[in-house]
Amino acid sequence: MTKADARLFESGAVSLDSAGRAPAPMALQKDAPKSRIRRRNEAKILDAAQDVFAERGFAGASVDEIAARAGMSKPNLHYYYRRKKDVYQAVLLRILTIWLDPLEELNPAADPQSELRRYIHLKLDASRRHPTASRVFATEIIQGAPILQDYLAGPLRRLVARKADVINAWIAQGKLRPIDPYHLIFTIWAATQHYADFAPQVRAVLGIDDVSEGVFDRAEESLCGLLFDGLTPRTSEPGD
Amino acid sequence: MTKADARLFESGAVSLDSAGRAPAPMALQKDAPKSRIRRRNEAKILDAAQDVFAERGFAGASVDEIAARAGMSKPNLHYYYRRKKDVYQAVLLRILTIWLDPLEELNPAADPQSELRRYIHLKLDASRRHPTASRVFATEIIQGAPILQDYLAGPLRRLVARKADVINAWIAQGKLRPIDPYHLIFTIWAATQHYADFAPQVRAVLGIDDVSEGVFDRAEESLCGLLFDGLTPRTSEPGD
DNA sequence: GTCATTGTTGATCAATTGGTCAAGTTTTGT
DNA sequence: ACAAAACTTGACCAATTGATCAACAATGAC
Repeated sequence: MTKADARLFESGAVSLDSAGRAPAPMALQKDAPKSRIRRRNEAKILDAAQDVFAERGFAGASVDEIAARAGMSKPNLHYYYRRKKDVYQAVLLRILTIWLDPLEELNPAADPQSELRRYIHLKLDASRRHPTASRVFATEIIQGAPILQDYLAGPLRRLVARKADVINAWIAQGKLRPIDPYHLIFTIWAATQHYADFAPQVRAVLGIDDVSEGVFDRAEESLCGLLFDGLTPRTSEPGD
Repeated sequence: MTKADARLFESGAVSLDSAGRAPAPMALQKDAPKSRIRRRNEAKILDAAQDVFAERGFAGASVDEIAARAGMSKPNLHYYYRRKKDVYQAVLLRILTIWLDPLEELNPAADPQSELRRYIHLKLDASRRHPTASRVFATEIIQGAPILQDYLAGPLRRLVARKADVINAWIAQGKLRPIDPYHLIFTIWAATQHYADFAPQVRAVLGIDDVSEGVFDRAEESLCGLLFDGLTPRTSEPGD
């Protein structure tokens, strides 16, 4: 990472909307009717960039490698995204929708057990289907969320607050044991993302070559059993 | 990250023992009676390096910055550690003991409830006291565990297998509900490390300025309540 | 004290990096 | 067909990087 990169990051408060897309039609960027070629190439760049950022982090990812994996030259990549940081922001922006959507769907009117089970399923499915997206997101947060801090403190915080209310309502109705809804959500996030982010550790500990479907199925079964029924046996009274 | 760095990493199988410490007495490296100065400077380097690696990852960490934070010149740092990779390995090696120890202590003869509770407390305490260590470890795993893969597949896998046996024995004795011990351990790992690794997200969602003691206390209480007693209320029969 | 060992650093190097530019080629609207 | 817009790239640049080296300073055993 160059000193300049570091400075850009420290300055915080980077708008995710003002995508640093390069030239563009220059005159008409409001509606921006993106050409077919542009759409295809931006997608190829973001796909390649997501892989490289996941493997090496922002600083370790080189524009050259991203361009190569996207099948184009470096200057051509810079034609679509002026700076490496712009590519990174675009990748993160794309990831956010994948990450946000499942929680959004938690329905207060439905049965909490099936709603939470569905949420856990969706999050595990996201980890299974988008492991590199999960890793890019995780690395961004671990390194202080220089780009996403506004998103975390704004939209995400409000969303979680709303869903915490839903969980608290379920508790008030006697449908759930009283627990802190925030820490419940943290636990679900952590446990589900673990299978994408820490895949090498999961593989090594389980002694398998890849985290296949079966592992995710068992993970879902175990996690749901754990969260809903707990570890304490039902038929035993607490001894001494 | 330079191409050379990438190659070193890809070659895998890096012994953590053969610490790439620089010159050393040259003649007598077997017992290596490390001078006071050497011990003090190596510690300063590893402390500084752990912070920088946690903030920027391996590739983003510059030797210059590590040296500056350690209060010495870059050539002086290289006197103690020949290559950046050697510093990184030494940092990881130091972290491993912090990470390994708590699980080691799980005592099969004792009550599973109190043993698991103690384990969760120790892991949360490690996250609270060594957040940067947690982040360096997490980033290493997320990026494919290039250095730690042998440790994960060897010592860690064996340790977890032993402790899974302990948990299975508890289950066989009817002291725990039947769950997959591996996924239980994964869940505990994920949930406890979350408060160190994803601290910016936790802070933002909770709307607080730092993850203080109180948060860890509530996290421990919530997590233990969740894992032991689950979400399902005890006094309600499962309706349709 | 003395001198070999250990510790320290400014100056420097080669490699890689993010990013630019001018000069091209292709696509598109008409 | 043809011009304007969109797209593409080899060559290049300045900055930063990890690492080395020769020269110098401090330490410690005797």
